[in-house]
Amino acid sequence: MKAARRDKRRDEILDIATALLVEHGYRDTSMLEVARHASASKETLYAWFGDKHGLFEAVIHRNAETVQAVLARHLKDDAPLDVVLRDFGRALLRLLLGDGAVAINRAAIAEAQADPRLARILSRSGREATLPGFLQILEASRARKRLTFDSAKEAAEDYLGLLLGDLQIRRLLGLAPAPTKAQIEARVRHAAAAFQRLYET
Amino acid sequence: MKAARRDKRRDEILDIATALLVEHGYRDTSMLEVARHASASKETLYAWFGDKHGLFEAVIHRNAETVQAVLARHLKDDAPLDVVLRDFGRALLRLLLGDGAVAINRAAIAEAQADPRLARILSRSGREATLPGFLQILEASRARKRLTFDSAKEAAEDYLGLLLGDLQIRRLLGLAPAPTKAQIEARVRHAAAAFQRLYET
DNA sequence: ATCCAACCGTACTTATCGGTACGGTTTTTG
DNA sequence: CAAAAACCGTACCGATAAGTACGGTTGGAT
Repeated sequence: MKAARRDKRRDEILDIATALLVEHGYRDTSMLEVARHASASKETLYAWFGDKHGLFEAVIHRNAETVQAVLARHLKDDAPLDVVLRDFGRALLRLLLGDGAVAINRAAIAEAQADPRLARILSRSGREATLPGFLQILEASRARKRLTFDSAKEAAEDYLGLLLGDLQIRRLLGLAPAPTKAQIEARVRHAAAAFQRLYET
Repeated sequence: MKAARRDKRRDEILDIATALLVEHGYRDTSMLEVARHASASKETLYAWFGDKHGLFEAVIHRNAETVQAVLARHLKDDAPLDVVLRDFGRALLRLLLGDGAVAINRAAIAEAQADPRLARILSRSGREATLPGFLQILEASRARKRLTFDSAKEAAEDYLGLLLGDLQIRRLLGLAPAPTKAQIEARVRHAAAAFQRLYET
């Protein structure tokens, strides 16, 4: 198989695995089901991804890459702070509370005890890849005397907390639907305003 | 079986189910394993609890009752607000980030798609049972002109967010250990101070 | 055109586990 | 003390799914 076509095929399989994950959850998505929907054979899935965990590691990794790319795009440190806060927050909420991310996080949490691989890759390519950029923005603002804080990590965590509240948990538990654009906008405004009241000079 | 001894036996079984849940997670805790550790028969488990979900519903329900009792104890509206904030926050962090609660939340999240029963009971007997008391405290403080806010729910969610940050998610993912007493104390102080800066008159 | 590697579909193996049945034993009750 | 109910341990049933094997087929490389 040509390299280009092979990559496209891989993406196709990961798309299908993602869709099934969102629909049925990790445990109730069987390898046979993925293979059937993709018109692939189980043997190919195992040859390409090793095992079931490997397949969904790939799903998570690809998803996290796009998340990271989107978030990084909103971390321009030449924009005014309040704009960055809102843009970043909006993107974060959209990406963290959507059905795809919720399904992925559920899978990682469900398997966390038996096998930490999913959780580790989610963290590495998600939080750990994004947070440094945000911290940098905060510290740049502090250098410009726009913000005051002792610990940038603490400040960043406060912003995340204000942004998410307990909504992410409620999403994971299936107790809240995905927020609308308007709800996201309201949360972002509220969180950014609160953050600025806490930390602006 | 006498009623008293039966209740004791029931608690015994729930203790064992809880311990196994913490150790192995929901999916990897079999009914046979619970029965063996409890020196009970599977038939008895099914007679008492209906099915596997029923057993762990009972686990969650009992746990949530004690959580609720502990939290309610810290919601005295005659104490100074900062004391209530810290006492309540401390109890909440201890109860929400401990190994037992983490295991329970993992189970509810893992099963949320296939069967929302665990999540519903966790919410009903947890958040929905506790939040009203906290809201009442906040509104009493507003009536006494100590706090200013439009929506008590929003203010309460801000406090939860500041308290937890993304630590609960990281706990669920197995990326962070249970916090020490000192760490809990630090978080509580920080969150309460921030909340007061945001909302005190 | 031919060869060879990759791939598809299906069947098979193996193991686990939820839920049920049953014979023997303990505990409660009348 | 005797009848009855509850309970224990084990065995059994049915379903499911991860992972493997294999024959037939496609499609790119020489």
